[in-house]
Amino acid sequence: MTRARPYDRDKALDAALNLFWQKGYHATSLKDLEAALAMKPGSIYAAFKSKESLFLASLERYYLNGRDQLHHALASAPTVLGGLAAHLRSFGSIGPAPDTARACMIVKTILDSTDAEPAIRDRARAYYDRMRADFAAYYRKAIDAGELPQGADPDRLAQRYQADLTALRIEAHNSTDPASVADLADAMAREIERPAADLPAR
Amino acid sequence: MTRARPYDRDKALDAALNLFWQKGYHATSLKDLEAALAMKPGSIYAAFKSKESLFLASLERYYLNGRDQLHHALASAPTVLGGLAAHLRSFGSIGPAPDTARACMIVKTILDSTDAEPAIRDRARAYYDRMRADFAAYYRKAIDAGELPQGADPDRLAQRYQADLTALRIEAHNSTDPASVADLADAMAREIERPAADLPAR
DNA sequence: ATCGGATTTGAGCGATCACTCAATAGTGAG
DNA sequence: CTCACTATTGAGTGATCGCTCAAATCCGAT
Repeated sequence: MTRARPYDRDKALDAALNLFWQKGYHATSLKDLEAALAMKPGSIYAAFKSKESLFLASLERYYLNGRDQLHHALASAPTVLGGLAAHLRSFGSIGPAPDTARACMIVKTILDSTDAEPAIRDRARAYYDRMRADFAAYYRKAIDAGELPQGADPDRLAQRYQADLTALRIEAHNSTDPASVADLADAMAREIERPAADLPAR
Repeated sequence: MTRARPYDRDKALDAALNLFWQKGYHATSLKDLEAALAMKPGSIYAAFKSKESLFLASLERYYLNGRDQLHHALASAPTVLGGLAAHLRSFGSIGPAPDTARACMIVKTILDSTDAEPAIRDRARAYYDRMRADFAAYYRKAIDAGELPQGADPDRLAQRYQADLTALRIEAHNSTDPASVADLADAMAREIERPAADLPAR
């Protein structure tokens, strides 16, 4: 190698991630990316193969960030259910700024992607499923720890948890009243924490 | 007037609605619309002013259809809460076909729209708010009818109902297992029907 | 049967899309 | 200091975008 890279790949990826997250794949043009990454088209294509490729890299980064957040929330919580509740609540106490209150990029991508971009749709679906699997694993842990009855169905609980999380983040995206979002998060979190009288096995 | 319209405006709007619902505003091209409506570009622009205008007309149609469904579900239910629960359940018992199992077009539009199309974003938000107002009105009715305690907060209940509905429809959109979607719908519906021990006023 | 006028047509508009590549600039090895 | 080599540049590619409009078409009134 004879010439160092004058750009920071991580920073460029972050910029792309933010842009794609905000505007979505279809509405983001190369012009937008050129401006956000401060790179000319040729450089973008040298560093990341294509717009689609760059999007997939951004999506992976987004997924990994979210995964880290989840694991951190659960590592620093006394109980599993408490950790899941705290994670949920963290999305309710978010400012109304467009940079912080945003719907899940993976869900946005799933809803926005078409048959014309199967790679994107499939990857987003895969991340969505992996998120759910992570939730299910934690619920299994909660059952083993005695926080939930032996008969509880971790997959069903994970499905519901993911549904709540998705809905909460969309509400945060739409709402102009942060307090009402926080209340919704709290209501959902309380349902998760209490030993669930009527959420047994299927 | 000297020449009758050879096309059916309602059918054309339905075709546009289906296309926009499936692919979203950005991913739907005029070419796609020409094929779906069986109209040449000139005719489309004579009948509907622009792509954006056609989208807004489709979105309104979608909203009105959904509104009708809600009112019908509640008119033919013995109790208000039973009607709301039934309406929710109806989105859980939907085939896996891409034509029937689809996320709410209004939510999709909100998540997909950017600052570049403020009219679309604002209209979608307005419909979203009107839906919520409808839910709140029914909850108020349920409180008046004694189905819920006097102190219950109809706005908070409506927010939660809308969140559940949104999440359920996204789950229906994603899931490959209809039974699990039906179960999720049922779990949500049961929470709505039971007199809610811990959902009082704020 | 004829014709006036509304409707439909579709080639083609400028703009923008994602993307390419020959030319340029800059770096580290010798 | 020089050169070999690679990263960067940005004008320009063909394709497609949303959209227009002069011409063709067709209906209903007379």
